[in-house]
Amino acid sequence: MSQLPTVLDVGRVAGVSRQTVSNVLNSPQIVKPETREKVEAAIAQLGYRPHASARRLRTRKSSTLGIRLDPMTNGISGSLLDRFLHALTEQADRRGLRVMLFTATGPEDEIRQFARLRDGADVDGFVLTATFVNDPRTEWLIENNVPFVTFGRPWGIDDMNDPRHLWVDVDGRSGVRDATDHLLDGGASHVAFLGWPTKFSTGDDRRRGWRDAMEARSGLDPTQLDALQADSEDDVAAASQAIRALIDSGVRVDAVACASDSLALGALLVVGAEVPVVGYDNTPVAGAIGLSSVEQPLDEVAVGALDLLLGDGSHGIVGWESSSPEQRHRLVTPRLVVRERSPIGRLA
Amino acid sequence: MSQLPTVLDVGRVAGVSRQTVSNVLNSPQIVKPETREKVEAAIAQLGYRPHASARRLRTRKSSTLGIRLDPMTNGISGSLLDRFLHALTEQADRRGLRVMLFTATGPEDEIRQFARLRDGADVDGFVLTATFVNDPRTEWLIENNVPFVTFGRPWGIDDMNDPRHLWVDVDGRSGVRDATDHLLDGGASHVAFLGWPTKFSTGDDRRRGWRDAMEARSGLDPTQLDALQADSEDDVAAASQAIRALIDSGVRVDAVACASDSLALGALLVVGAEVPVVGYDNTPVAGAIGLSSVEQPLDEVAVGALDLLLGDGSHGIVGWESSSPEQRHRLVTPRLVVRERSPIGRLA
DNA sequence: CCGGTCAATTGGATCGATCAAATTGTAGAC
DNA sequence: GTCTACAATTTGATCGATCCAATTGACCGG
Repeated sequence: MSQLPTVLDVGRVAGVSRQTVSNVLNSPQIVKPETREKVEAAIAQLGYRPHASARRLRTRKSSTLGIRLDPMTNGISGSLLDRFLHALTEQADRRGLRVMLFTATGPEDEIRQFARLRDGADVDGFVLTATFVNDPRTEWLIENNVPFVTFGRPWGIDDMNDPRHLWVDVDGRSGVRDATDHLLDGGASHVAFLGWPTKFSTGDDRRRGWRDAMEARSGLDPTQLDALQADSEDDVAAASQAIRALIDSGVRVDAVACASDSLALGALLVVGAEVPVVGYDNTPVAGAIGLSSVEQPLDEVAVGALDLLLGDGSHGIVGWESSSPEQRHRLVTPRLVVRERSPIGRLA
Repeated sequence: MSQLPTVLDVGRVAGVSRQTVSNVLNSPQIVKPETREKVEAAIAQLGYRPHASARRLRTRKSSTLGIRLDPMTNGISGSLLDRFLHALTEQADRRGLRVMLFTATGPEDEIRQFARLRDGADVDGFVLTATFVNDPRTEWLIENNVPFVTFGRPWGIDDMNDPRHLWVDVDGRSGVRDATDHLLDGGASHVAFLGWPTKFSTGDDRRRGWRDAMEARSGLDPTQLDALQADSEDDVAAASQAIRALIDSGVRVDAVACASDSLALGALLVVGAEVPVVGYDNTPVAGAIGLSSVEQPLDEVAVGALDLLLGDGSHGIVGWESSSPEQRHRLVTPRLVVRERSPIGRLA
């Protein structure tokens, strides 16, 4: 096993200087086509590949994104992160970027990791996945001028339009509206909503989608709609309990739209086959048991995240300053996946 | 925002040369304690962090592991990879290593990625997750002397003991044996096994575990045992079909041990509440529906993988050559998670 | 008091690439 | 024919760390 070839070796073979080789790789347009071909031939012949670390040292760019692997995603929707990671890695690869993982025990620890990875020039920027109100992480990143993009809107009122905070999100409101419409189309009029108790956040956004559809088409008044809602933690057993309580209270329930597949599964176990249920996230479980569900287009999210982070694409990961003012966030539309009535339902 | 401090700056503040600073970081034992303290104080004062790329350029080590994010893991067990990734990243971090992701469209493409990442000095070694018989990837890695470890035994007869192939695996046989024993303990005698049709591989290993337990305790003869087996692809509907066919054939089935949670869910939907079922992988679904399942200790797998890859730990990622002959593979024992009878069962 | 040994520290060279400035070549204007 | 402008390419310096050989200083035996 001999030494790996360097720009110098390639230059020697092609009969040009090392810098010209470098130019062929980084600014092909300034090299004469004829020369470029010679160099490219030499690169192919030698199997040359640029040494990433050397390049990073000089350019002070790592072409690498950091993303935290969240331990808390181990719910039924855990595989979402999996799919997002895959989409992100694939899209990043297409743009010549790499994805590096890290873990952290909490927000403060995560900030320490940001500093460590940034100072070590390991990564140029970050992708955050689970943001919350007044997130100290985004504040730190903004203050320290570290490029980042979040998957998920900043739910604080001020933050939402902060130009320094790039974000991509899925329009859950629209997704649940579609789901509810689908249930109304199926002949139901009393479509219940099973959501999470949190405020100002994802859960409320999805609830609004249900409300939109119901107000427009169900013919029920606000009081009746209020009575058709149930809240529960994102847990199957808790969901079952919540939906049972709703039904026991005497409210008529023709169908159920849910804020997650976990909740949907919990509902399904209670309401049985006659009552259609729609979930959210389209997790493998939904596919397995034949549950209709709203699918988040994670590929589009990944594409959006990288588009925002790369700005015009010519200078690598630069963050918000390079993006045009209109292109600092992106809302992608989810898609309802309709399935046959679930086998679980049939069993009941 | 000023320049980040370098070894030179630290040395200046501590009143020593840059090399001494480097020594404090890399070979503390050769530095006089008194000096070391001064340097450490300077490091803390300046908030110095070594520049990873510069170090890598000089040492020709990246301290980074590559792992492929497999698109095919999007089954019901998809979250397994998630959990493994998390465990691996955490353990790697503890040893000063980073984890970088990549994707590939197939084995040949993956080999191209190996070459690219290795030549670019992006990673020092790889962790492979889904190995198969006569895997061209492990052959390439061995030939090219790239350190790697696989999660999963090489199932080819010769490969299994190849000293150049480091591997960690979970003892599925033992796991399913425990699961079967548990079912036998519960009073069942005719415990069926629902597995995959593949040969020489994970599925067969698990099947053997069932057979071990049944031969020892069920009192059934080999012919009866053969009749208690069903095979199916790893899919809920297919599993339901397979188990139904088994029951329809007139065989008595007291309980079912399965090679995966997907299969278990499929079985559960058919056999209902009276018949206990045990799955494998302890996926979130199992937790959600109250299914007993065999849990793979992914933390231990991650620890094992890194132990093997790092050898004695003093020279970074070195691969098989540095490992002691006895420490070239590791088999970790899974643990049965027993749960209350599932709500799905109750519904039936 | 000298030479030898060893621990502790230092300065020069280097890893492989890119940046910035200098150089060469080529064409067009006057 | 000279001079300017610009395109194409080359050379010198540099990024921040570590390797390696050289140096300093303390201690000991003779």
